[in-house]
Amino acid sequence: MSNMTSMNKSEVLKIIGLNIKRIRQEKGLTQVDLVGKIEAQIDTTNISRIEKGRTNATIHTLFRISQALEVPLSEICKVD
Amino acid sequence: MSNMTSMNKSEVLKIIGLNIKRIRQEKGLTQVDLVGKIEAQIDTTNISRIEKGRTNATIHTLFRISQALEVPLSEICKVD
DNA sequence: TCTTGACTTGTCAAATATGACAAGTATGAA
DNA sequence: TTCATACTTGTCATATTTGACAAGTCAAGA
Repeated sequence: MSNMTSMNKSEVLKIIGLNIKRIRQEKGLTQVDLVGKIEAQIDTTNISRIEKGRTNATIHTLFRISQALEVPLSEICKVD
Repeated sequence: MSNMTSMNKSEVLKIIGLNIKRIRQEKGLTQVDLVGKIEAQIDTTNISRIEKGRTNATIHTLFRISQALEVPLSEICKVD
């Protein structure tokens, strides 16, 4: 038995999604702008789903987003 | 045209894997210890693959690992 | 109203992460 | 050598991410 009151999956994904959305908007970028800055192909569909916390993105996808946003990956991953 | 000399996928995964391995060993934990501390089921197979950079883990998996290691998720995600 | 831009959501196929199990490697101790 | 521990790797089935496209919602203007 533990007294852990940790965040669940859905909460983590939502926070990370909001991090991305906040940073993107602070930079004055639309989702289309963002995917335009990403080297490999990516879709606004996926950006939207990640920002909404509807998908459990892989770290490489988040890394590519962090590069397009010009922030460290760790910035996007701040959930605590 | 850009002058980006960004890390590729393989490099990112390797760095994150080494972060996890380093932190785990600093805490004196084996992979078996680590999975024992994770709430939901996870396998040492997956821990090993992530630590070796052989798999592109989802953020939720990394989050669960960060909880077991008692470090912020962002600590694991430091690649820059 | 109509249009445009920004975003969301549904569906699909393909790729791959995950958990599970088995088997293999490596190291160190007895 | 033998054994135990720790870790790696292969394979499998299942689930889900991803990229792509279409269609839908919503708000702001003309």
